[in-house]
This record gives sequence, structure tokens and C-alpha cells, in this order.
Amino acid sequence: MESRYDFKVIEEKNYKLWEKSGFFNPDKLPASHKKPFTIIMPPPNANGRLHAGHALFITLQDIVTRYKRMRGYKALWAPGADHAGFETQIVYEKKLEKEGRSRFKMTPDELFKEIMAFTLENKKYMEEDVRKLGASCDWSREKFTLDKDVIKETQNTFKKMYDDGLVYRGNRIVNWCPKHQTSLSDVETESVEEKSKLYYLKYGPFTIATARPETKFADKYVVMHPSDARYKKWKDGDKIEVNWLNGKVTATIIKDPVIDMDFGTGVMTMTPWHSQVDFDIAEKHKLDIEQIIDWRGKLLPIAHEFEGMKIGEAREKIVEKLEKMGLVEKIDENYSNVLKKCYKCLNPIEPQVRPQWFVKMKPLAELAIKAVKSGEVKFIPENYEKIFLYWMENTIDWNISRQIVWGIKIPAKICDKCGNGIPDLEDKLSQCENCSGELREDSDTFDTWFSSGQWPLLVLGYPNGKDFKKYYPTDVMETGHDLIFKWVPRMVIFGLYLTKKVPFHTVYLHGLVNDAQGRKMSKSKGNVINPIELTEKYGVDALRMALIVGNTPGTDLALSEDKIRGYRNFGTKIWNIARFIISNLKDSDIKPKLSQEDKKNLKELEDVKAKITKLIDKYDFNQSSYEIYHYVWHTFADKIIESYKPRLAAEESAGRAAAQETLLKILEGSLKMLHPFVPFVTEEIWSKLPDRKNPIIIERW
RNA sequence: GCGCGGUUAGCUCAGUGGUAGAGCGUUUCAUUGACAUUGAAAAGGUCAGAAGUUCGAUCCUUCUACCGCGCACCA
Repeated sequence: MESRYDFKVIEEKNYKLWEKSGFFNPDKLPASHKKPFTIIMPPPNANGRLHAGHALFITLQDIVTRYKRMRGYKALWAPGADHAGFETQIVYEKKLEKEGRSRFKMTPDELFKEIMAFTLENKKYMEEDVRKLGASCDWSREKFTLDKDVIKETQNTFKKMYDDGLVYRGNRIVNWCPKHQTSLSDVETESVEEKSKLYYLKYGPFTIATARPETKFADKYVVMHPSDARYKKWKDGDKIEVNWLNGKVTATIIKDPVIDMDFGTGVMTMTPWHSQVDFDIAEKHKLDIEQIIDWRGKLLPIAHEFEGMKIGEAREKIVEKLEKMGLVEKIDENYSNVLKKCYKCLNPIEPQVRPQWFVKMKPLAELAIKAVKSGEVKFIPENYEKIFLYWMENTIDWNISRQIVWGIKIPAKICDKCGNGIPDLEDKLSQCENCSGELREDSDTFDTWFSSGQWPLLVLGYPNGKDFKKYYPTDVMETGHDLIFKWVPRMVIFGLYLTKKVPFHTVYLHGLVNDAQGRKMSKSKGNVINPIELTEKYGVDALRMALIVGNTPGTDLALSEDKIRGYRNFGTKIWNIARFIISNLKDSDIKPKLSQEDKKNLKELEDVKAKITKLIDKYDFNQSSYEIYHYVWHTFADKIIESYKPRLAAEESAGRAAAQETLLKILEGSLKMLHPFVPFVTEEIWSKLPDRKNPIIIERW
């Protein structure tokens, strides 16, 4: 055996050995592996290389998969690659920008083809990285989120939901990103608290408070609480004449309990086209709505002299005008409000009314709530159950249309005459059934989460695939805690809606991987750790241990190079334990006679194994890795081996043979327990032990 | 504002109703022997603060403070 553990050579060699063995594919496991155990890999974004967070989830899922495989399960870990709609399109747009091009100057087809080529090129590197980290996933089942069957089934689901009344076309207020020229769902926005000014403006006999004077040109409704005593002389529906930005306006009084009497003056005017609250009120009272700001974030002709101005610069100028008109009562400078921003570019979202496809969430959310409350789906850590339920109990309808090309086309026809939208999977319809207007193809694509939400089903070939029957429902969904809203609920919902079964019974959520000081990694801070570079320096096994030990579910992890170095030493330790024992193998025909000490040590090995088994079954990787680490280093190496040295050095005897045999047995047992955590070094040592029939990857735990 | 989490060794973090743990760092000694070292040992903690439950609280309960994070239709 080489005196040094040369991980670079060994990692490559053994990953090839595993791939060649076919054991990543559950169908090729020995027949004794009967009961399926399934994990669906959250598909990494195909447009780039893996980051530290990926390394963590690959390690976690690989540990479970290897463990279950060794426990005799028909273990399936199905990998994937995500086209990552909006994300990838943005990456590509930046690339175009650098080249002095723009997506708005390309046809959708051209753009789609270019992004496809770009993504497929990068996908290879992503897959290379996944392999590098030792993932024992079944590559023969890999799915790409834009595979033909994935597209087809996603579109079928859309049609089915439409037929079931769960998808509708609505002219509703959506989150509009003026930079990216697309609508976004609620989870694709970030709420940022900002200091701004609150303007108190005179509106006829009232004073209204607003943070956005630039939207107020067309305001012609005044809203107040029905039981506000200050305004009881006005009745719902009363008309008043008001001198306003564009001259005289006839305003209508609206009484609605949505108004907070304690905020401002308890009176507001409304801009339904650009505010969620206002839109809701307008819908309720069937009021007129009018667009003030265009899709690029500039004022429309209704703003008269301000037409064409960006809203940011228009605000102060409009306030100046209001001041000249004597309409500004006061300005509160210390107002802080919450602004929604595009989660990618952080530009403010402009709420806009736009015809879009929506999913009716309430009945679907109820399915998910029931499944979680009845314990069909469990969360690790448990407190995420509360978060999940809170989210499900407060859903709003989900906008699934995106105005980008990089995604799955919405298979529908639109009638511009009456606003009707109809799913059309076979591209057959040409005339509107309502108004006989001409239909055009919907140019929008689905929100990525609409297809990702069906991922466990799609990977397994829902509805008729063999795998679907065999491996669905899956066992555990392991993903980042940041996806508790974006992804997990949608998978539960689609699973229940389409199959009446939960897609997985356990959700394991890991935290973020931060830098050594616990700060979030970011390019601007320059503290991004590249996992592949680390594996080249310290080996994959070392990185895996560093990501697992001391890391509890749901909690962020600080990853330092020192820690990885520590576990690199652990690998060296394992290697040297093996070297020592292999150089002290049984070398005579004398029948071994186990001493009390031998029996005690073998019993301890069994006890440790039982403990670790219990811990892994609970998905407690922190404790289990900690236990195995301490057993191997501080019990096996420091105590047991040390105490056996005199016996090994002694004359040939039954006692010496027993010492040799006992040490080998403990080594074998330890290697098996170590294998899920540090697969490479254990596989290599295993191959060097006498009389190996199988690689350790399919040895029985 | 509401919700969730955290506060434990110099740093990063585990953990438990009954003498407080790891990795890295620090100090001392031993050692080239399976060990790109390793082994033995040491220093270092009112387990954020207060009150309560308990024979006993770092752990359970309540409150407070500070730090994170998430959510939010007070315009």
C-alpha cells in the first residue's frame, strides 16, 4: 500500500469504477435489493458551475443514498439539470449586453436557440462537478427541465388545471419589473424597507397621505373607513368637485373597512392600476381603473407636461407643481415604507395590471395543509412546518405567465378583442368562442416553478412511466431552506393534485454555506469559496466531512479552510490505520482464540454501529458523522490499535492471530460506517483488503 | 408590525433536566514508530440578563436585551 493517500488519483479511479459497476442504477443492483428508496435531486442550474451550497446538498443526499444502498434498498437518486428560466435568461442578457447586443433586438426564436446552446454547453461542466463530488446518482435517469416529455407533461397539467377551474386568465395586478420587462410572482420579489417621504396633500375637503404623488394624476375616488366619525357627513357614493393636478375632477366617495383610520388622515385616493390595495378596492366596488405608468416605468400622456419622464425624477417636479397649486399641506420626512423589488436586479417593482394566467391557490393550498397537518409530510427541522403552514394559509393567486422566451411555452391562444384565453395543446384553435375574434398564440412562458413544482413526477415519467409506478412517492426531499416557499409547497401541491399522493414524506432543509466568519458568500465581497478548488487541495472526502460535521439542518454553516484541513488529516488517519492493519494481517494457520478484550472491542463496534444507524435513520448527519469520526480516531486508532501492538509483536500464537483477526474486523466495520461520508478513501482501502468480492458501495451495512 | 431562529471556549459551532463538548488556535511534554505527523496533557466558559417550575435548569416556562432571517395591502 502506498504510504501516502493520493486522493486525486483515487477519486477519479473509484468514481469510474462505480459508474462502470452500474450500481448507481437501482435496477442493476443485486436482486436482494428490493424495497425502493428514492431521492430526487434538486436540479442544479445548468448555466454554471457548482457553488458551496451545491456541494453541501450533494454530500447530504449522497450520504443518504449510499447508506440506504448499503442497507439493502433499491436506492435511486435521480439527477437533473435546471434550465432555470428567468435566472439563465438574465445571465444570458448580461452576456449579450457585454457584446453590445440586446434581447429586444432579437426574435424570440433566435434568442431561445442561443440560450439553449449556451445552457447545454455549460450543463456539461455542472455535471462534471456533481461527479467530482462523488454523487452516486443514476445518470441514466438524468432529466433536463426542457426535455420534450417534461414540456409536454407540464403543458398537459396546465390544460388539466384549466379544465378543473384552477387556472384562469385574468386582468389583474402583477409584479412588473420595468428592467426585465416581465411579471414576477410574489416569491420573486424582495421587500425592502426604505426611508421615504410621506406627502400630505389637499384633495378637495380632505387631506390625503401618499408616498407616491407621481401616480396620482387620475385619482378620482376618495376612500375612508365607514365608521370613521371624522368623515361621517360624507356617504358612500357622494360626488364632490376637486381641484387636482390636471384641473377640476369629479371625485366619488368610497367607504371601505380596509382603510386604517390611524394611518395618515384616514383618507386616501386610489391608483388601482399601480397598487395592490387600491386594485382590490377597485375590484370590490367595480371602479374605473387607468394606467398612469408605462411598461418601462415612464409616465403616460395623462401626466400632461410630465409625460415620458421616469417616475423617479418626476416625483419632485410633481410635488413642486402641487406646492405651487397650494395643495401640499405637509411632508413627513421620517416615513419608512416597504418597497418591493425585483429579486434579481433590485429595481423597484412597478405594480401593473396585465392579462395573465393565474393559478387559483386556495383549494390547492388546502390539500397541502391537510397533508402536513396529518403528518403525511414531515419537516426537518420541525419548525419549518409552522412556516410552511403560515405560508399556505396566506396564499394569493399565483401568476404563472412570464414575458421571457427561455422557458416552457404556455400552450394557449389569446383573443385580444375580448381578452379571452384558451389552452390549445394541439394548436387547433383560431377563432374565439366568445366573440369570434381572431386568436393569436400566447407568447408567454411558464414561471419556472410551475414545471419545477412537478419535478418529482416529471423525473419519474408521470403519468405512465415504469419508474413512476415503482419509485413514486419518493422518500425525502432535501433542499435549501430558502426554497421552503418557492419550491416545496408547489411540489406538495402538484403531487397531491395530480396523484392524490404526497410526492415525499420527509422534507430535509439545509442552511446556507457561509464563509469562515459566517458571512454570506458574494462576488462583491470576494469571499466566494469554490468547492471544486477545495477538493483539489484537500480531497473530496475532506470537504464532505467539513460540510457535515457540526452542521445542523436549517442552520447556516461557516466553512473554513482550517476545518477542511482538519478532515483531510482524518482521511490520512484512516489511510494509515488501514496500512498498519494490512501490514499485520493474519500470517499463520494458527486458529485464532478471541480474548475477552477482543470480544469487548467487537461488541463496542456493534454498539457504535447501532448508534450511528439510529442517527442516520433520523437524518442526523451532524451527530452520526461526529460519532464515527470519534470512534475511528480516538477509540479505534488511539486506544484499540495501541493496546494491540504488543500482541502483534509477540510470537506466533492463537492470541496473536486473534488480535490480527479482530483488528481486521473492526477495520471492515469502520470502513462500512465511514463509506457514506467519505466514499473515496473507504472504497480504495476496501479494495486492498484480502478476499473482496464486492466494492464497498454495495457491501451490507 | 407579525413570525421564526440565535446568544455556549480566543474564532466557527455542536450538545444535554444531574461534573460543560468538537474543530481550528494557544501552552507543555513525548515521538520519526501505521500517521504530509501523531500521542499524552494543560489553560480557557456565572452556557446573554432576570424571574419562575424542579431536589436539581445551560436545557422547560415567562419576560427583557441584542443579533440574524423571513413575512407584511398603513396608502
